[in-house]
Amino acid sequence: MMSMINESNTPKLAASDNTSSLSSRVFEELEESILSGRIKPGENLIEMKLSSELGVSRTPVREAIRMLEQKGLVQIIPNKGAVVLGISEKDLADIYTIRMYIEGLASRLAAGNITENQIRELSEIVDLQEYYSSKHSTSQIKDLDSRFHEKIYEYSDNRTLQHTLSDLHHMVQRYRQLSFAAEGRADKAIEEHRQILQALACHDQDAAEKLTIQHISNAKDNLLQIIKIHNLQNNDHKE
Amino acid sequence: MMSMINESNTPKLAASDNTSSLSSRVFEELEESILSGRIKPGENLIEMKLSSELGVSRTPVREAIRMLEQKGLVQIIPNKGAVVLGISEKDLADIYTIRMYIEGLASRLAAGNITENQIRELSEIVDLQEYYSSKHSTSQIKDLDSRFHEKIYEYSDNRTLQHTLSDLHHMVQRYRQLSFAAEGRADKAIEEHRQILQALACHDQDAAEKLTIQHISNAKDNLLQIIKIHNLQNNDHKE
DNA sequence: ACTTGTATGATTGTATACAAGTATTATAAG
DNA sequence: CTTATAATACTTGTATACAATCATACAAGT
Repeated sequence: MMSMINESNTPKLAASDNTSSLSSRVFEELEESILSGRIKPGENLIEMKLSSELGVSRTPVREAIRMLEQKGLVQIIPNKGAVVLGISEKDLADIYTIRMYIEGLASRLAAGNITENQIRELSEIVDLQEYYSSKHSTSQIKDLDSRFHEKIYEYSDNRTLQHTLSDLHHMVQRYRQLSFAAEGRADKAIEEHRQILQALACHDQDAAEKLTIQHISNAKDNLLQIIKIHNLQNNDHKE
Repeated sequence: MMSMINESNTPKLAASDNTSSLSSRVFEELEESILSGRIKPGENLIEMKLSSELGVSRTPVREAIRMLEQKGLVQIIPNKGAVVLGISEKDLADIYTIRMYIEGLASRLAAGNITENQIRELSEIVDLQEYYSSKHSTSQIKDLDSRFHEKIYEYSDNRTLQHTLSDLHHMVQRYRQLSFAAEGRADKAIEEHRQILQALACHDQDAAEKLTIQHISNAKDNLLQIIKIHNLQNNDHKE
């Protein structure tokens, strides 16, 4: 086992952010680890181990694990422990299928509500994306992509939809980064964002919905293809 | 304040069920209280108060509150506490809007996967519903309705969709009960279930999707009407 | 060999203790 | 009387202690 006890007692958690509780930070840390694949599906989360590694007591770790369960990222078996579920490739495809069905709804609703200021905000985000695309900074492009979509969820003025889509979007972030690294995908995606923004600015609900569905569909196709190539390479290496 | 300390020390929680932890039971208890409206939006959840009332320590209460936060039922403000969000009437309408967009997808997928045994299971549920409808047992009808829909989510073989829809369905359970009390709605809903089942049995994906969307749409219309009447009555009483 | 039983260690579940932050009230100054 | 400030009570955050449960290993009996 690689993970040894944190003897130096240095808390691995970002000690700077005092606005949130330890529980939340442990939750975010573990969520990130699971979504990024650092902690793998099937693995057991041992409270003591995690608390030593993170330099906190068991209490916040336990609370974080309970939160992960509600997010569907781990399964807790009473008196036995928590086993990581993570996001499989099937889950990935499934999530994009769901997004194809409801992300268009979010845009449709947003097109009905959006204000001048909100349009400006979205516009700025797309401009920035274009800038980073010219510099090939996939990480920044991904973050701005998140902001663009999250804003639309917010403008839909449907709290549950926002919550649901935000969760789904968050779950696939690891894969999305991969996606933008593909030649040409970033520019294509940004162009699609511009079109969606255009429809939103005109309050054209039908167009906004249709363009968004197409956007997600393209993202899905691109991503599944990337994954397929990725897997082939991995198999080659192994054998 | 009406709530006084549980001096008799009798745990209010179902002590029988030893398969789940206290945290889970407290979570379910609080969730039920929020969804049923016994605990109202805006109210503060005081850990000590709840632990005395439920006859447990603060630990499981805290864990339950963290879980509720992930479900979007409370908002935790660090160092201040948890405030109940609950399900507003707008949320209710919003949730049905979302269901209209993805519950059809679940049926479409289920129609592709469903087995003979699963068809039989659904068939039994609808038969039972018919029986209880003749006896006007709205509570049983509602429970069977839950089982019918949950089964379809399960048969969709899309874990995330199942998880998402299950959450949404669960959130509106309080209102659904109201809905079935309306004259004629139960029989109409059961007839719609039969039609959906028919489509599933034929593996007719298009029909299953279309019928389900219509079913949710009808349920939504019925429910919103009920609520409107309900509100009028309440306002009359008040003034 | 194969089961069964028991002891031991590891891990989770719950309760409690203490620390830190927040709200409330009382008190004093303007 | 109002405002500012200090004291107090209340509530949350975190750590730790103890209890209950589960897994493992080893021994005895069949």
